Amino acid sequence: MPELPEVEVVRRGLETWVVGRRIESAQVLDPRSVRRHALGPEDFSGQLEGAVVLAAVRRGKFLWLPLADGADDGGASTGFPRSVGVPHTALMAHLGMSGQLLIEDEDQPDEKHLKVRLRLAEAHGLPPELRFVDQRIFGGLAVVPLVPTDDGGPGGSGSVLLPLIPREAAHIARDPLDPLFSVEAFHARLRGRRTGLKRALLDQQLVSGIGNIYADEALWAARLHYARPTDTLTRPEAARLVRAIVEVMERALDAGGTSFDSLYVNVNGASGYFDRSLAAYGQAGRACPRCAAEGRTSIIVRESFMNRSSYRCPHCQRIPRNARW
DNA sequence: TGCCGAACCTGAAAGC
DNA sequence: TGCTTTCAGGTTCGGC
Repeated sequence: MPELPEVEVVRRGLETWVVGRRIESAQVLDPRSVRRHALGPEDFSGQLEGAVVLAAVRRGKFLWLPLADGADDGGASTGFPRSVGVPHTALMAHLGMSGQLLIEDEDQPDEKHLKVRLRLAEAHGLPPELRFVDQRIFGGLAVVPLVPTDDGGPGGSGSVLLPLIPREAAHIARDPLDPLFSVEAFHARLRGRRTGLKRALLDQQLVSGIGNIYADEALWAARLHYARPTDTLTRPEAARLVRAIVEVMERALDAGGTSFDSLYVNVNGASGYFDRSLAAYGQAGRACPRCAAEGRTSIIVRESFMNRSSYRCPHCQRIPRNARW
């Protein structure tokens, strides 16, 4: 499924293939995929037609394309080319569980779960269609207003140095790959909560971009139990956890990058490329690789937690006192 | 106000 | 073989 590294791969693909191009038309094949667009599918299409894509920006798993309508209102102070004006809106995308954004030629057959088709202006022989495909419909697209932020701007990958962010993503905290992410602020927010560590990691308002897989992998790498009370976490433990999150995400990003195809902005949801690197997630019944390396035998267990599956090593990640389930 | 669980959704896999 | 049930999980929203 698309996690932060996959979303970053998509963003880089959009930056290469879509930025600078004009949207000629937008066709909504399933209105459920634009349900976050409050004014409905027709308004969604109308707002996109004629707009120019200025950039591809990401924070956590939210991705957005700032748009210009072509009017020149003297945007030199914004850092954008004068010819395309100031962005007031953006095409925001969340891939949910199964979303894909694909750059394709028009003669490619429609995917079974094709939900939205954008027709792009011809440009140097680049494929003319940007397609949103989503099997489970947890993801979606919307044209949303950009609003100022008081935390230094988007900061995340693809930031265009404007203190603007989609209104619908303004509540999302920075992700650990964000250059402006602060371990001190993260630790302070953790200490201010009275919940378990994994619950906190999955809370996008505390830290964004972490899903079930990376939560389990990072907790394993940091030797922390998912039910550890957040208000007992020390500053060194928080730093160790952040290092673990960054390390596992960067490894996944490297692996995702290798699967990138020049014809596609490819998020196929396949866990295969990263499966080989997983130490805990999905490894129930297998030996803990760290314990094995240290001459012990400990078997990864699967436990039900938060209506999800959680995986941990019973030796490396022991149940804490005052565990918060 | 903060925390927590249900709901949304579809296809694959497992069970019968 | 075919039907039913279970499972997967990111985000939002309502209840406590």
